[in-house]
Amino acid sequence: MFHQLAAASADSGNSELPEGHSHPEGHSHPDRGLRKLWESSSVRLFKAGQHVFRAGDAQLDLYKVASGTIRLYKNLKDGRRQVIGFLFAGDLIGLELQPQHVCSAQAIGSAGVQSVAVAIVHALALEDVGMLFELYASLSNEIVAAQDLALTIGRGDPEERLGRFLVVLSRRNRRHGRDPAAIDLSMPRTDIADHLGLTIETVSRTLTRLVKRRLIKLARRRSIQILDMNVLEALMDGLRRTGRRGRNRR
Amino acid sequence: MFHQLAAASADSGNSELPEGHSHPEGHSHPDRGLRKLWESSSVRLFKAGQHVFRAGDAQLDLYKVASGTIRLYKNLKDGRRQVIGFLFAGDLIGLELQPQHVCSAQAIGSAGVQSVAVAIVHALALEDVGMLFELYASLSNEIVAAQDLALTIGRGDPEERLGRFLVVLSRRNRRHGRDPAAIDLSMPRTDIADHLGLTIETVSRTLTRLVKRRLIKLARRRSIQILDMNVLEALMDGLRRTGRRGRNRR
DNA sequence: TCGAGCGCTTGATCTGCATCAAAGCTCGCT
DNA sequence: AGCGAGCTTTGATGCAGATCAAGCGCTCGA
Repeated sequence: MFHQLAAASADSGNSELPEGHSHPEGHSHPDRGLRKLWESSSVRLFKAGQHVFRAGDAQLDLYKVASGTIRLYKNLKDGRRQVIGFLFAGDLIGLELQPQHVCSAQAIGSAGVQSVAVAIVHALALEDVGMLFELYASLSNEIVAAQDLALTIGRGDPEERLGRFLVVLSRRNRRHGRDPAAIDLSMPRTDIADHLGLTIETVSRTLTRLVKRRLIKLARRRSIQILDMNVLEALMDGLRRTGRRGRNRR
Repeated sequence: MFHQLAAASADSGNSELPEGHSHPEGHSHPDRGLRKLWESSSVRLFKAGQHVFRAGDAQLDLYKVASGTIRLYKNLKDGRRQVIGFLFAGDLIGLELQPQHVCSAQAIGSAGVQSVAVAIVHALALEDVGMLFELYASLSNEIVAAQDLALTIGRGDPEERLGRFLVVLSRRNRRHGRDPAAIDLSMPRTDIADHLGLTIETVSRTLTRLVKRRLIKLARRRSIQILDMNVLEALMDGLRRTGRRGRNRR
């Protein structure tokens, strides 16, 4: 809901807004609110493996990744780990409205992170509906991502899971004006495995298989070239090689 | 973020709100805003299997379940299905801010659903920050649930997955003042399987195993009595029988 | 009340992925 | 540049859970 009415899609017949706002921003302006805060917030540096926060910590700040990569994860008591997602420069962390953090956030390699006290964001939001809308929109994107992850993990063989993972990273590249075919895996295989519900060995073997099928090319340790985006996207969407017996086919 | 400062936990040192609001509601009041809309919105009845909306449909309304159960799901092109969640009386559907629905919503059995045009909700939200906060909080709970689902599916053997599922339903019962031990499974096994990333056979066998372990008791077709909540919760959190070799143990 | 169908359970078998094991490669560090 | 630790790949093996296949029983309609 709250779809930006002024956005690209011209299919809506619901323009009956009371006061002719063309944006949900209300009385806000793109250069006010949060943007200002980030500009005046200094960047704290985290070393590889250092935690920004842990699950259970009180949620006191809203964070923004300035550089590097952050992994968001949850743990089972016996140590098994589910990586919920990876956050890169520009991404917000801690948008959810909970007393304590439900995930842990940890730097992969060294990373820079900015923060603003929740109390401040909160106060600003009360003054500025538009900012709250923006945060709402970001949170909305997160939930879509989380649901997609559930689909990926719940119903997909390893090839589909890796395919989806790579396509997601590729699309992010495109959104940011970078080469969609040049994937920079900024995380170790362990993280990919824990993200996709696989083992490190299966991740490795599956990547090798994709290489042999000429869909991707591995460069150095953490760099992948996508050679055939179309097939990769088809793979991701569950169009698998004919006759193949699969996990829960219909 | 935006944790209700007036809530139970007394651990915070961040009470520096600018104007002494004790609630994020701002100038709103619990009986205004959405509540009023729901009261004046009629209930549309859906028959078993009927769709409230499908993935890809324009997102024009915000929905609220009045009665019955709705399943939210995603499909792969080859028909495999991931049930994202189940919605019961009182739950909101369509909180996310996307031009089109990303999931399908379908009635399980017959169900009643109310709806309000997104444009209206939108307009109200611009006037009433408090309402937007409430919606934000609901969306926030959804994302926590979605991330938990990913953990459940990604790192849990069938027993843990069922355990978590039952505990989630049980806790919902408690929140609503109903008996936490009496689980009413309002959905068929197929849905549970597609929710937990299992097959219907595995769901069935696992339930049988839980019965034999005296953790639960099956009544009729869709009704479960929890006999040992403690063990069930331990199971859910990954404390498994000793020496057991598991999926990705550490 | 009886029958039919659908949903559920149970059994047998198969296989894909986890596990166990070990070697190879990278990259940081000296 | 050399070296070593940690990350990654590759290989062998086993088993949990998917698949295949009946059979059961609850529900609902006639």
